[in-house]
Amino acid sequence: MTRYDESHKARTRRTILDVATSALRSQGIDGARVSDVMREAGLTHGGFYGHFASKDDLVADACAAGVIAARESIVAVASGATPEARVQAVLDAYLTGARRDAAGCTLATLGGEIARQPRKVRARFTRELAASLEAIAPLMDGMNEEQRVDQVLALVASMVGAMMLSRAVSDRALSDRILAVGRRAVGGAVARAGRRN
Amino acid sequence: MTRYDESHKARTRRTILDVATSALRSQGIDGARVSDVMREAGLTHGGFYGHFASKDDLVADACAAGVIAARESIVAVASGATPEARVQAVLDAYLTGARRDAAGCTLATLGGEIARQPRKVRARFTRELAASLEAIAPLMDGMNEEQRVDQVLALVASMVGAMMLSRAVSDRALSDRILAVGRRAVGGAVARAGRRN
DNA sequence: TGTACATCAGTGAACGCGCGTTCACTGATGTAC
DNA sequence: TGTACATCAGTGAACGCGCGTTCACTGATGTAC
Repeated sequence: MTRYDESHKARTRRTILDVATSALRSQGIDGARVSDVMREAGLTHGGFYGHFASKDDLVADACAAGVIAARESIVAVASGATPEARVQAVLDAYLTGARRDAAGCTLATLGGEIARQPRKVRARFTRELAASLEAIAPLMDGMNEEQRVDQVLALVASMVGAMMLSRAVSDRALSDRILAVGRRAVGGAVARAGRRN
Repeated sequence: MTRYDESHKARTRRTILDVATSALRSQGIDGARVSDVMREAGLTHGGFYGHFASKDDLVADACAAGVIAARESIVAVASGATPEARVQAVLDAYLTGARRDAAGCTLATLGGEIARQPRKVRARFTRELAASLEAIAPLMDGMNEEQRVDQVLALVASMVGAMMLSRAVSDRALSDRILAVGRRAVGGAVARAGRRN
């Protein structure tokens, strides 16, 4: 009954999604074109609608995929460090010139645009962000779950803000300085988020 | 020789710029249309090019105007508080639900998009941001100018990140929580930025 | 004071372009016998 | 094993739409006499 290999279509869809996640980060939601994404995935633009109902649908999936990737990366880095060194390890791994130049991180690149997306996109994004808080919180050193989630929020907000600013600025020295300050300073915010409540 | 009042054209231009600054924040750079801005300014779209060379030109001016407005507002709030209470006063004035809902702050709304703008827009933005650092730094409590600028960078990056995240999220409770954590936690980052260097 | 005039801020129809989306089709795949 | 066939992932020309931009013009303004 099934003609092509069962996983064939799923794999193609995954390829499109991966290309799109990266294209959206570097070109923005309006700047990333369906036809470009399909070409880079080795297909023609007409085939897109066999995999996604609309560009919005793709954007929702790509934002979710971006948040999931970020979460996994943070959990991996934090897990590999001693409890006291975790926050600093995440900061050092994230706030780098290489990541800035590679247009990494969905939150820092698309955060502002997600706020203007249709309800469906924002809801999808929010669900994945909430799941990320739950996944990362156990690695924090706060006394209770509430404090640990607050610590993750402080950490993420500061990292994302520093990364976004360092990208927007066209002066290289200032950009590097923003990242350096972020790596050095954010720990203080995280510590405070985990202290009083 | 001069027909209309000397300041007539300058005032019209200023009106367009003010409308645009606000429209760009709430709709985004691609989402804000020249024709909508002109209509809201009480004019027709054709007249736009008598005031600006292109939409990019408007975007550059609007981003600069947004940063200047933010700087003035921060300086005013900080100046009105005692030295020890300044950072907290800025946080409390900025990270509010009202500001989030009003689509305030050029940095939090357009930061990600500015990173993808033409060199000219980014350079203009960077110049105004650098001027803002200089204007705000004297109000910080670091030992020297370098530390005080670092404190401003830590403060701005964290505020902007928290505001952007709180806007992107569609869950009201989570959004409020992000702002609350920001108001409470960021001071720690600023303190650390002003301590070691 | 009144009239003819030059200026130029603003008008609005028209343009080209590129986007997301549709749809009739093609041709590679695995199945049936 | 070989041949006819049904499926359906992917193709690519075509579409409608809305954007930024242009340009010939209009008409309110202040000036000259």
